[in-house]
Amino acid sequence: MGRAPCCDKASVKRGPWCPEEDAALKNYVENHGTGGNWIALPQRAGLKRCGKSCRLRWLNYLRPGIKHGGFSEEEDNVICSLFKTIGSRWSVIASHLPGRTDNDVKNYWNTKLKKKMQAGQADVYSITNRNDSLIRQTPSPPPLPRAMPLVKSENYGFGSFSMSSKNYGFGSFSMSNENSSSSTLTSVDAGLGFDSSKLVPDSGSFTTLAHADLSSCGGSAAAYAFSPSQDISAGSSSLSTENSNSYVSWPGNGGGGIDAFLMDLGLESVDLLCPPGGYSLLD
DNA sequence: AACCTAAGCAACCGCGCGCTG
DNA sequence: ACAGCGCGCGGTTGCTTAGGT
Repeated sequence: MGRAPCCDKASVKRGPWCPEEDAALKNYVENHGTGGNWIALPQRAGLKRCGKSCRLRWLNYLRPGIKHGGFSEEEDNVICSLFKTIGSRWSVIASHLPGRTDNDVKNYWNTKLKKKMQAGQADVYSITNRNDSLIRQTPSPPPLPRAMPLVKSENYGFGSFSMSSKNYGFGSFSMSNENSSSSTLTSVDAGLGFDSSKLVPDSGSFTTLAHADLSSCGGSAAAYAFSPSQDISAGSSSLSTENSNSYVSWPGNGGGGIDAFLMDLGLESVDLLCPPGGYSLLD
């Protein structure tokens, strides 16, 4: 048995919207809101349109603050990075780009970026495995499970930093900016039960998966994957990025969650750095 | 100028999920 | 616990426009 249609297709108008319809929808939503019911909205607004069509038109075109076209290099990078990390979850990707819609991002990807990325794939993915098997060499990690909480519409530029109790699939993580008036990330509470100062390079017990240059806010961050046998007890620690050798660290298995975490950190360029010998914890 | 093809984009479709009664 | 409903999402379609022959 098929699903019941959301509206009577014979009695609703389809195809491109005319300016009068746009004006009617815009006027209605601005004056009355959606009322939490898109299905009933077209009738109330005097439109012979399907509610879903109205919603789409509003979200993708009429909503204030929508940007069309003219994607910047920076936006390209964000889209590519997130696509690598979470796949075709356009709404999530769009939430990282103010003024962009999922449809816009999707279209841009399908028409431009996909080709651009394929052309430059050798450059993007030519990562050499310098130490162990944790470093990925393929461009398509499995997408995150749908149930995983994702961060939406948050500004992780370090000027206005906030993050709390995120579950990235490799352990929970919380952090906060204690000095919100400055552009410096002042405190990171990793909540992982070890002190970054105890991280020392040595025998390869750790592998650095990523490094981010936060020089603009006086520090840097690196991401580590611990070997599966590494036992980190629960607890908390505070890491500072006010000097250039501070680290953001967590136990994990090198899965896609780490990438999602990095993206939420606002790390635009993720290098794969693996210091010779790796790192280990001191007692 | 006319035709053809590819690219770009708006809109539609159908499914999954969450909420509610 | 279950069914119905509406919303949101990703995939796909089809129209329009630009560029080439």
